[in-house]
Amino acid sequence: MAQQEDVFKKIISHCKEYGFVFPSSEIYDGLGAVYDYGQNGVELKNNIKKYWWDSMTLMNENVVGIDSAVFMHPTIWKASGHVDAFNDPLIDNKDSKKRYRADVLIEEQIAKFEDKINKEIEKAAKRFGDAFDEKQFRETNPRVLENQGKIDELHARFAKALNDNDLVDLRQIILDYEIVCPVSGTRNWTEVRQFNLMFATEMGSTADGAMKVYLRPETAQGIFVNFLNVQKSGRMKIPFGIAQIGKAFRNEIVARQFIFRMREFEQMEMQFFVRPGEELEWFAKWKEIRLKWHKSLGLGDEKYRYHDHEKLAHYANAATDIEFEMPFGFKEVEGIHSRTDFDLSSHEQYSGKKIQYFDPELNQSYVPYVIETSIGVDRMFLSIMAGSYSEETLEGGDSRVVLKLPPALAPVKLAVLPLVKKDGLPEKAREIMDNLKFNFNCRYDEKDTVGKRYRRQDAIGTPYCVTVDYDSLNDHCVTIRYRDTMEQERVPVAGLENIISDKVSMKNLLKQIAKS
RNA sequence: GCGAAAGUAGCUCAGUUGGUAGAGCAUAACCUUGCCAAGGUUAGGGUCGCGGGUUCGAGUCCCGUCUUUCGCUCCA
Repeated sequence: MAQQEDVFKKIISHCKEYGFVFPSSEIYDGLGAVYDYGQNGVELKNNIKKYWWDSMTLMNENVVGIDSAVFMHPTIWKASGHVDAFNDPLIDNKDSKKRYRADVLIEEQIAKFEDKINKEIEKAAKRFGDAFDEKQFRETNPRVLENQGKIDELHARFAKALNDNDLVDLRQIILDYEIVCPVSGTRNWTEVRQFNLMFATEMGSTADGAMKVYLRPETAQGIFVNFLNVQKSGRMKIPFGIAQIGKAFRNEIVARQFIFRMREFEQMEMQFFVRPGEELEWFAKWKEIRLKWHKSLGLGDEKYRYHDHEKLAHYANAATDIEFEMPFGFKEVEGIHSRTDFDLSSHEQYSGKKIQYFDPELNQSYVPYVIETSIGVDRMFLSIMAGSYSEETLEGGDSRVVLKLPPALAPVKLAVLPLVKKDGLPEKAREIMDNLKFNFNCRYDEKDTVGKRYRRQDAIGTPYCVTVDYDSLNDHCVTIRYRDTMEQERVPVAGLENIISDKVSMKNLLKQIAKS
């Protein structure tokens, strides 16, 4: 495990050193859990997105894409459940290091006072038997009155603090009523802090007219609220899907592990709308399709596994994760959820608009059920970096670091290298590059020995290098060198486009998936 | 948020009881070699995370602060 952690550190350094991922705002000491993609990272990331987008929209006639805005009407987040689920005033006990919801602690205290009253009543009831008048007892017994007074006072103060969102007073209530930590039994409390996992901002430039809006914590809602638009304008028939790639934002309490958990991240989500009752069938189908998509990259089938959820979220009736073996263990890369009709029904309710589909075959209207496939682009990126990174010891004791990226995803497909930078070889190399540079991403390098240049390309995962030598000037052939095997072959310049296009083509990769 | 560790060149690090900031690699230019990194010459690059204090003098000692990493906590 220690060794694996070590590998993880190396991958992070490698990402920085070779222009894949940089810490955000680095010259200002960085910004927590935010990262920027560099010149090679953005190419890899774009290729990942294209691989997904094409596999959704080209391979499936009944899947179309959209691109919805980050800002959405605030009520959407009430309908989705995010406003309630994401908003808690929390307080920590410094001794036990346990964290509690401040409002829950106070409610428990109220319950304690009520227990005391109930005990008094129980005792009195036993003593007085049939003659016991509970109403009169409540109104006259001094101990009951005292506790009831505390309850009323606490209730009023608690309600006001909640209403005003007064975190300081919430804490003061906990101190004043001597509420202790159930674990440590102490009153050594931190400040009360509001944890809102959604980022909020204001829309409208005048202070009084501004509306509080959120940066979306998931892209899925943009699809749900456009269900009718797409279904009607695209004449879509159930079953069909809507795909979207976009940024989402979550104010995580702790965001760690490099780009695995970030505050700003990118999702690739596809919501597939089906007939009620058929959702589990489709769930099983997409589960299989999605795993195949991942495995087709060739990083090793054993690195993937399903993790079925036993505890389901409030909206789901089946859920599974596709996990990848990261250097820090198997971790979720993609989630596949059967979300029932929770989202569309909820939007029906909150918006007051009918969100249904008339199914001509069944001759009836219904709220469609939803199967969701949701990938974190950044996690996918990390899984590919982790799965590709390798340190090899070569014959003779040399070592090299090579990114064995799937060729279709590699940032650079071909490096063109003149053996020496004189005698017309650079010119010949440039000429080859100019002929190929619109077909795929090429890079030219003439600095240092050719061996060193090969290593540089290995480090960024370039699958092919061609070297132009003196013979090339006459026979119009070059040496092609393969990244993974380091083997070399003499090939005609005229044939390069076909050889390389064939191997780095995303289309071919998709065709393979379609066949299998 | 709590606890621990760490911040010196792009990277990895050295820096003595406090005395003018270093190495290797990397980068750039030129020369040399010419098919699997680490030949030669030269150059660029650091207010030692930031702020304060002690001192004639602080990378070094003290205090504060920020950031990062790890563990705990949380994770619809």
